[in-house]
Amino acid sequence: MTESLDATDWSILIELQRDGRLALTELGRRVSLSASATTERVRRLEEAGVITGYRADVDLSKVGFAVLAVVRLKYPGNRHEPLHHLLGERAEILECLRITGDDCYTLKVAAASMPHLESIVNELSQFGGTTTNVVYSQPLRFRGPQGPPRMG
Amino acid sequence: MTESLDATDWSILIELQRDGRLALTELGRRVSLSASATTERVRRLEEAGVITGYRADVDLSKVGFAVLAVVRLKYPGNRHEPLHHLLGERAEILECLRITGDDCYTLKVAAASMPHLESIVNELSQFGGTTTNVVYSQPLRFRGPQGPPRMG
DNA sequence: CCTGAAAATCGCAGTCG
DNA sequence: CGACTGCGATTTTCAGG
Repeated sequence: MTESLDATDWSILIELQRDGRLALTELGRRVSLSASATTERVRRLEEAGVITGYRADVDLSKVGFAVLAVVRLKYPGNRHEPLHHLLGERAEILECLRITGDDCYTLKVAAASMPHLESIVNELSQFGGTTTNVVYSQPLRFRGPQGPPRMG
Repeated sequence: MTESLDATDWSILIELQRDGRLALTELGRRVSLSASATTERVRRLEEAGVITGYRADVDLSKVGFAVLAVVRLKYPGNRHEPLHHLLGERAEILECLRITGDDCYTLKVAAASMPHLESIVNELSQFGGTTTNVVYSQPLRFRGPQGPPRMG
């Protein structure tokens, strides 16, 4: 499952996580490799599934979603299809994790307003009990791994 | 705060969120615009802060982090600097949201193993009570907004 | 927003250590 | 086998309409 990555691979991953649009030429410059060697490394990382994709990061508040919330969902039974279907329908649901503990799922939800959030939580309530926390701020926006684990 | 985006802007955002490395000329093809017009649109979206950056997506399990967990932290008082300092130190903390409710923060933590996770949770416990849920699976990995809010 | 040119980059050969 | 060089095709960038 785990790939063996050397220091150069990690440098590449860190640079591409910071700027996913870096030209391979410039990336090679930063990790002290030629363009072709860099291309080959990146291709292998993609092939191995270490890099799963590249994506632009969009500021939610700038595109009309003023409210971000974390909703925990207590989901009785094990018929999960209806929820999975809703994930595809409601684009306001940005993320869904199945977790251990009393609450089976935590979801991240974006809404234009509190009434909007209320309507989404109402939809989710049909599946089970919900606990909603609105996000004040993000002291740390999502970042990827910055190096190999130092403990294992 | 909110920018006014037309349908073409949204097409661009959706394409770049799906593949952040799309060439501008190919992107233009998909949204029916010339390369230079596309470049200008993208530049404006970046300038306005709608697109905050581009990043490669890395598979955590492939680089040695077998365990992902959500940790909620009950943080008494309002001296937040020590926690913010830890966010910079511990690269295993991938995300941190300040939220309403009993628990002041939710954090996403990556670890190589359960003992590793335990040591990080121990570090966090110095700040206040913690509630940890391990992630089984991600029915929906993070995605960005797919269009303007339909309610608001 | 489009066209069209120069500069940089990409992708693919072949070659070396 | 992994990394470097050279060349044609594509992309990026910037001028002007």
